[in-house]
Amino acid sequence: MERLKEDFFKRDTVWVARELIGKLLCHESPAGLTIGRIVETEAYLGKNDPACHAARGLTKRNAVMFGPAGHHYVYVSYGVHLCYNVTTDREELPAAVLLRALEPCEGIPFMQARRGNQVALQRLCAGPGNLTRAMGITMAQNGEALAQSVLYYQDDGVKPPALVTTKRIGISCGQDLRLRFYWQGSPYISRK
DNA sequence: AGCAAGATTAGC
DNA sequence: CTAATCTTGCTA
Repeated sequence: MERLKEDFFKRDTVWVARELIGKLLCHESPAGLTIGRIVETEAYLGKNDPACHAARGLTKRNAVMFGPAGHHYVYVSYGVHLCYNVTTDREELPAAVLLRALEPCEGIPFMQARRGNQVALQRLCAGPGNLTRAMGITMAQNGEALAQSVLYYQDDGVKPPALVTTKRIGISCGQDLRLRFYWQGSPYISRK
């Protein structure tokens, strides 16, 4: 199975956010290989999207979004959690897709070790903060290009039966935009 | 320099 | 419902 190439991410951000549902996120961490199937994403559309970090201009934190597509954008949320995004769209458009939930596929013991053994399988990678923790994603990945990263995507041909489109979660502006997508009926998404 | 807010989560 | 906890950007 081949890695998804950076060209995949150079397209329209909403297209990437929808198309990523069903793809595999793989991490060859020092602990071992962990793989999850993407079941929930959100699109952040650059300067004209008030909820996007890039809307208020270039900063040290959001600089990766102003670069080319197909790079990892990791940031600290609420000073406590990490959120993982992949940059998208044309170079001049600072946009990204946030990964919000995965169905654990491989390396589940590693995920449980990182999250705590008591956590139910359905909650292991449910929510952006939980996803980064279970997968072992750190700030070290921020700014890395997909091609040279231990963190990458694969397509095994599996597709969701249907997609659900809703408003994004946890934002205070741009609430009306329906830019959250998830695998219909998946028990692994962050919320119902 | 000080302060409020934020793409969250676990626990009381 | 609230604490935890840190970066950014606004105000003085």
